Amino acid sequence: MTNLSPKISELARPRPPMGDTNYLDALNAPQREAVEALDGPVLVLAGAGTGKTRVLTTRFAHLLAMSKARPWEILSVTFTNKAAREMRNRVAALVGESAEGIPWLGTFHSISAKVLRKHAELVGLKSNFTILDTDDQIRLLKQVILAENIDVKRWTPRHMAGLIDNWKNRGLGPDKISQSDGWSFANGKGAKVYEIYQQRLKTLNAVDFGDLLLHTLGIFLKHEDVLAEYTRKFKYMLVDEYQDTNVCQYLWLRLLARGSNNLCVVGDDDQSIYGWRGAEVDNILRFEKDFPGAKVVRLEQNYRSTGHILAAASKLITANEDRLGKTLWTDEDGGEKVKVFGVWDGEAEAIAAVEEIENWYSKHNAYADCAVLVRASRQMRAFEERFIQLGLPYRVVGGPRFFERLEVRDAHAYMRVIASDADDLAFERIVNTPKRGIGATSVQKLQQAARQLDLPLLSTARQLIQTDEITGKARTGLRALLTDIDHWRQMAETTKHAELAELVLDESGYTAMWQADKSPQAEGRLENLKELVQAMAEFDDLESYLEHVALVSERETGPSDDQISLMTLHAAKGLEFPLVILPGWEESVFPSQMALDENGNRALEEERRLAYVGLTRARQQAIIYFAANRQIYGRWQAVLPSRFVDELPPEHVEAKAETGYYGQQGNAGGGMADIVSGSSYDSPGWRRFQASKTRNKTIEGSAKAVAKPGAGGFCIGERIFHQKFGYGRIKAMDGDKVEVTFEKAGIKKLMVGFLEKPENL
DNA sequence: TGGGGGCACCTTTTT
DNA sequence: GGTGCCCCCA
Repeated sequence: MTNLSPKISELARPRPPMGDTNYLDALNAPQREAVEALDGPVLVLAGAGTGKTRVLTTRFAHLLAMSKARPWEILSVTFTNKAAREMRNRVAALVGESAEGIPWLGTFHSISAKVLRKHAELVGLKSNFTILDTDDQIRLLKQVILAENIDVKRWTPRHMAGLIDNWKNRGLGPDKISQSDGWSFANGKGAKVYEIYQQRLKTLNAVDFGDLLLHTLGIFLKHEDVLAEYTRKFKYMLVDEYQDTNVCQYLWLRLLARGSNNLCVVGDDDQSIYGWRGAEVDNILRFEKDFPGAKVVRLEQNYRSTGHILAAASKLITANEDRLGKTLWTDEDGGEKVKVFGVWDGEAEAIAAVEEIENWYSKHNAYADCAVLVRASRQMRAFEERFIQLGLPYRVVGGPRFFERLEVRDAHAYMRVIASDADDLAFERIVNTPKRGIGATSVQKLQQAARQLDLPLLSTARQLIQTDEITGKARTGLRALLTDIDHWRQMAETTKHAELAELVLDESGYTAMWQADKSPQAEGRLENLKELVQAMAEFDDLESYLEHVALVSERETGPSDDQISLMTLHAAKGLEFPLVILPGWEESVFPSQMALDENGNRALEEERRLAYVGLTRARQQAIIYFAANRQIYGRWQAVLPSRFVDELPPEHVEAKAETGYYGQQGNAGGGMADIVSGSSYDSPGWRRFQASKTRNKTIEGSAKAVAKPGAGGFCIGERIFHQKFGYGRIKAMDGDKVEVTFEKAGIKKLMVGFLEKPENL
């Protein structure tokens, strides 16, 4: 195991400026070039681990030091709050500026929200508009779709939400939807639903995520004077992760850059992994054409990974055609080769991988060094089970989001109702939670009346309880709720928002509802409510808290213990770990069959970029696993090693052929076999195992046994798996006949099979 | 109104 | 295989 030299790891850390421009000394030549090319458009192609953030932050500092701009004249955009936070901290440390003195550093969405709040009236909103989350968005869409008499089962709100997101990502308002686009939903009603939805949002004084950008773009396009205000303001612009921008963001940036033309974008076309969310790799591929005279700087020296890992990743990515091309290199030659292990199934994979982690721990004493990066979250379960079984500390990164939990959203809804009469979505959410006898029928009556009166639900409810339209339990319940709301609003005048929240949850009976709940989750929910109150207390007032919640979906995690990280490949972008475990490198799992079906070669290239991202997270060791059998949605499937495995350069890879599925030529592993009745499998190099009898019964169809050439065939004692009978072992062989006993769950079956002469051996 | 049964779905998800 | 959703029934 080669450790990275201290010199290298030190380079990756920011240094405070020593004098005027001493911070430049910490840069290598291309980094410095990227920092010093101050005027005009600049494209920085920053490969993985080449010091991208360092360039961005140093450039910011340099602009100040050269008196090119003041901190508030620089627009710096990132995609994630985490990236924004890191950049803010590093810039602040570098220039000694307080973090508050950098007002225009943030995510696309937070900066757009800021602009939109200022000019809300230009798009028919009030500046205190609510930002809806996905759940609200879908509930609202469902109402619209139902009202249009569209079959919600066939045309789901989720589907429509996806289409709308897509349109918004492309900068298309309801008026810009082409005939063909609109047709993709409910026989041509898509555009209409979109239009009504936008209308409803306006009435509710609300926007969804996409609107933050789309409305701002619309304002820039329609109001020259407003645009001019910002193009004058922003003398320089810095954009992080440019490969992830969508069309709307691109247009937004382009308009703003019209003033100064000082747009510097940093990105890596090889790390574009959000195409399915509207990111256009094309934006970065096209930059030089879009911004004539742009200076292009390539950062190719990698400070993160050892030579073998970097070489393996670099070779892999060359299989992609749509790329600008970079040649990453490192001073750190050697290190450990990338390991590729073939294993039996998901369980074996978790066992083997966790063994490697324990092995690492025994040498380095740090679980936090280790990360398991999976393609899909369902792969996490096997690992979690193993971690728990062995009592190893781990954390799931990017798991279920705190602010998206049911109880947290309910609590927010109460606060939103108190804050605003107009928030129908929040009102609907809490009107009968906890149960107040206000059932679906009553809510429907309310909605109907609200539409007639053209009033929000809450105001309508006030009127309706005066009449006889709602009776009995519902009327009593509604009256009590309205009285409570009035009372809470009064309290809000004098009570801090966090205390108010506690009081509201108590008095509304919401807390009591969960206390009475005997299900195992209830306790966790109560804890989350407590944490919620704490989170609220960290903000000055309710508005700033709700803004934070809307734009920052994750509760900030404090300093973490020494834990193994378990996450998806997507969540791992921007992170690095000494040891990276990459399980599930099998065709159909990774690359994901679903992605391939949907988007063909484009998707394949994106999957490959994902593989590239995964490998380049590793500093010292990367271990890839693939299984021969994978349970997908409860069905056993025999699977082949991912094509990405084959694309790795053999000289940088160490393959273990312990299962006989994979390995260098001539490596004779034991060769496990898989027998799956009823399916045929004719991939070259794989042999069929024709199973004919189980005791006296014949197994229908052909079964197969798999072993790669060179694996040496079956042997006595070898493990066999059968879909129906589970694990078994070869007990005896006689010529082509193989006797197998199945031991699982009391089944003792004897199978006799015939081994076909393999064509390819 | 709530609960149980049947059924369709199933990737990634910075904001 | 597990979950979430809808519908129907008591």
